[in-house]
Amino acid sequence: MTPTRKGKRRIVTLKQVAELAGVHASTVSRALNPSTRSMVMPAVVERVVKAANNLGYRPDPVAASLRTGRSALVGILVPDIANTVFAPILSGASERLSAQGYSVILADVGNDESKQIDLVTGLMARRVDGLILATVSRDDPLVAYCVEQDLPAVLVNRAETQSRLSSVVSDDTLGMKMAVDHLVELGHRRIAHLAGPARHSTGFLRRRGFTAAMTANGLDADAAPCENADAFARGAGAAAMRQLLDTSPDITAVVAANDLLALGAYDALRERGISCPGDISVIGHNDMPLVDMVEPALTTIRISHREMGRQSADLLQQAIEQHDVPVRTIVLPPQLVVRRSTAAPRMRG
Amino acid sequence: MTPTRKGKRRIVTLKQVAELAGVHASTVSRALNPSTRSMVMPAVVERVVKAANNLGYRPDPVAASLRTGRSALVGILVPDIANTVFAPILSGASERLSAQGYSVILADVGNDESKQIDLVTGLMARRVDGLILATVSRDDPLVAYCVEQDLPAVLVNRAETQSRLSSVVSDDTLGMKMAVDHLVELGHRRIAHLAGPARHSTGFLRRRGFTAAMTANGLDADAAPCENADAFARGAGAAAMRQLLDTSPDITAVVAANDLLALGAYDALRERGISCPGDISVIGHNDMPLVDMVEPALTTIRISHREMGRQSADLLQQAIEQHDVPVRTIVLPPQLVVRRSTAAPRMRG
DNA sequence: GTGAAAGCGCTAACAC
DNA sequence: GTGTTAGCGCTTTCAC
Repeated sequence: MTPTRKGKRRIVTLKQVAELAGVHASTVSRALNPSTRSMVMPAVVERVVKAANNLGYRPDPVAASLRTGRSALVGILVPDIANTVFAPILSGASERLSAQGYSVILADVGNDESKQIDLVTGLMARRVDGLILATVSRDDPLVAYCVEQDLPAVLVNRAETQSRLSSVVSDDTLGMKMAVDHLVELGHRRIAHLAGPARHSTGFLRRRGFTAAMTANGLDADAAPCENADAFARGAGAAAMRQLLDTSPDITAVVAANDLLALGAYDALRERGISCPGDISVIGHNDMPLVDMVEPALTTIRISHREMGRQSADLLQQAIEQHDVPVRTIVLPPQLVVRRSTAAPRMRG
Repeated sequence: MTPTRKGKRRIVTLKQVAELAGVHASTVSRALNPSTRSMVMPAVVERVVKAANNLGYRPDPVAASLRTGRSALVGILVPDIANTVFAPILSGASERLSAQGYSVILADVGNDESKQIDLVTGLMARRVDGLILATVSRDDPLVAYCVEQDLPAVLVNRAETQSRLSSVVSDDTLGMKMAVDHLVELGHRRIAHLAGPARHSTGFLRRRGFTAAMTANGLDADAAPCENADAFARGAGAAAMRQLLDTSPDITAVVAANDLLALGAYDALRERGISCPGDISVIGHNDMPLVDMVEPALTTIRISHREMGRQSADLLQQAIEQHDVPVRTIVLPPQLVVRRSTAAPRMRG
C-alpha cells in the first residue's frame, strides 16, 4: 500500500503541519508559499511556520509539480561535457540556476543529434521549466521544436541563423578581427585560416569574421588560404593544417577557429619540423585551460565561458518567469591574449 | 483549473488510451510497463500499444513518481565541474546512466561542504533513486547521512576511511609505486613528494603510497622531503614547490599527487630558472587532457576517469535495483605514461 | 482570510 | 486477466 521503499524515511505532509497548527492544509500551503503568503494573517503564518519547523516539514516537489505543471528543473544540453569549453559554461549556468532555486538536469547529447528531440520530449515529460542549449547547429530543428512546444529555451555559445530564441555568444567577428589585426601589426601578410565546421555558428561566423578582418586590413581575403576542419578537435586540426601546408607552403601565420584546432596545428608543424612562431605564427580562440602551458604558449582570443553560462541562466529565468520576453542576443566581448605563438614573420630571401 | 501553462501542449493520459483501446486505465498501465506486461493478454497488450502510439501517449514520470516514490533520477555531486578531472567522470557516468534509463541531476557543490547535506535533502525530496558522490572527504558526514537515510549511493574517485558505501577508485598505492620505481630506475635517490590535501583519499593515499614505494626501493622514506599543497590546484602546487626548493634544494625529482600540482611545480621551477628534467624531474598523476602538450610534456600516471564514471554508474544501478548488495570497492589499475619531464639525474660534483 | 473539495496522472492492492 | 478503488501530497478554484 505505502509506496515508500524504505521504512526509515518518514515523510511529513502538509496535513500533519495543518493539524499541529490547527488550520486547514490549504492554509498551510498558502502560508508556506511566498507568493500566496499575503493571503494569510501574519499570526497564522507564524504559527504555521513554527509547526512546519517543529515537524521538519519539507514540501514535496513531485506532488507540487504534478499539480502545477512546473518543476523548478532546468535541462541543459551539451554536446560533450568532457570538452573543456562546455564545462565552464555548465559551471556558470548551474551556479546561477541553483541560486535561483532551480536544479539542473544534465543531458550529454554526444553526436546523436537525431536523438536530441526525443531527449527534449523526455525532459518535457519531466516538466522541466526550461532548457539551456549548448548543442545547436546554425539551423537546428530543435529550435523550431522548442518554439512550437512553447518551451522556454535559450542558446549558449552557439547561435542559430534565425534568431528565434535568445542566446549568449561571444563576438566572433570582433574576435577574429583582433586576431588578424594582431598578426598584421606583427607584419604578416600571408595569413591562413583553419576553419571549424560551418554547421556551427562558431565555425561559420569566425570564418566570415576572418574574411572581413582580412579585407579591412587591405588584404585579399579571397586569396587567403583556408582549410576546413571537420570537427573542433585536435586531430581534425592537425589534418587540416597538413593540407594547408601542402597547398600553401608560403603562409607565415594561421588563425585557427579554436584552441583545439590550433593545438592540432602545432602537431602538424612539429611533424614537419616547422617552427612556431619562427616559421609560422599560430593564434587560437577560446583560451581554454592550460594553453598557457603548451610550447609555445598559445596566443589566443579569450572568451569567458563561465560568464556565458551565467548570463544564459539569467536569460532563461526571465523567459520562464515572464510570459512574453522578447528574444535577446547577448554578445560578450572577447579579449586578445598575446603569448609566445605569434611573432613577426621571418624575413624571406 | 487546468494547471498546464500553455495551451499548445496537449497531454495524453492513460485514461484516454484506455478508452481508445476499450480497456481500463489500470490495464493500460500494466500493458505499458515491461515488468507487469506479462499480466495482460498479448492481444490486449497489442491493442493498447497501438492505441498509445496512435495517440502519441507519453507516460507522465511525475505522476508515476508521486505514486511509486521512484523517479528514474540520479543525483551526481561534484566538487567542481570545471575541473578537468571531474568532467570525464561525469561524462562516463551519465553515458551509462542514460543507457539504463536514468536522468542525471547535476549538483556542483563548490566548496560549500556544509551545504552538501541540505543539497542531498533537496534531492531526496525530488525522490532521486540514488547518488553518485565525487565530493567526499575521507571522513565525510554525508556518507553517514546517506547510509542513515537508506539512500543508495556510491563514491567515485575518492573513497572514505570506513567503507560504508561502494566506491570506484584508482589504485593510488600502485600508481605511486609506478612513479617512484620509474624515477629510481632513472637513477634518482633524492625524491620529494608534492602532496595533496590529506582530507581527500587521493591526497592521503598517494602520500602513503609514496612512502611505501620509497621504502620498497630501499630509500629512507622518513627523510624524503614532502610538502603539502592545500588544494589540488596549480597555484597551490607552485607554492608548495617553492617551499620544497627552499627547504630541500638538493632534490633531483619530485612526485606530485596530481597533474595540476605538477604544473604548479613547473611554474615554480621556471621562476627560479631551474630546468626540468635537466635539474629536477617531475611526475604527475591523472594524465589530464593537454599535459602531453605542455613543455616539457608531462610524465604522469594515467587514470581512466571516464571508466571510473561508468563503473560507478553500474554499481549504483545495482545498489538501486537490488536491495542488499554488499559494499564493493572497485580499484582500477593506473598506467605509467613516460614523456619528457623525467630523465636521469644530472651528475653532481 | 480560511475551509472544503476536487483533482493533477499514475500504480497497486483488492476483488471478481 | 481485468476492472474497481483508493490514494501519492500538493495547489487552487469555489464558497462563506
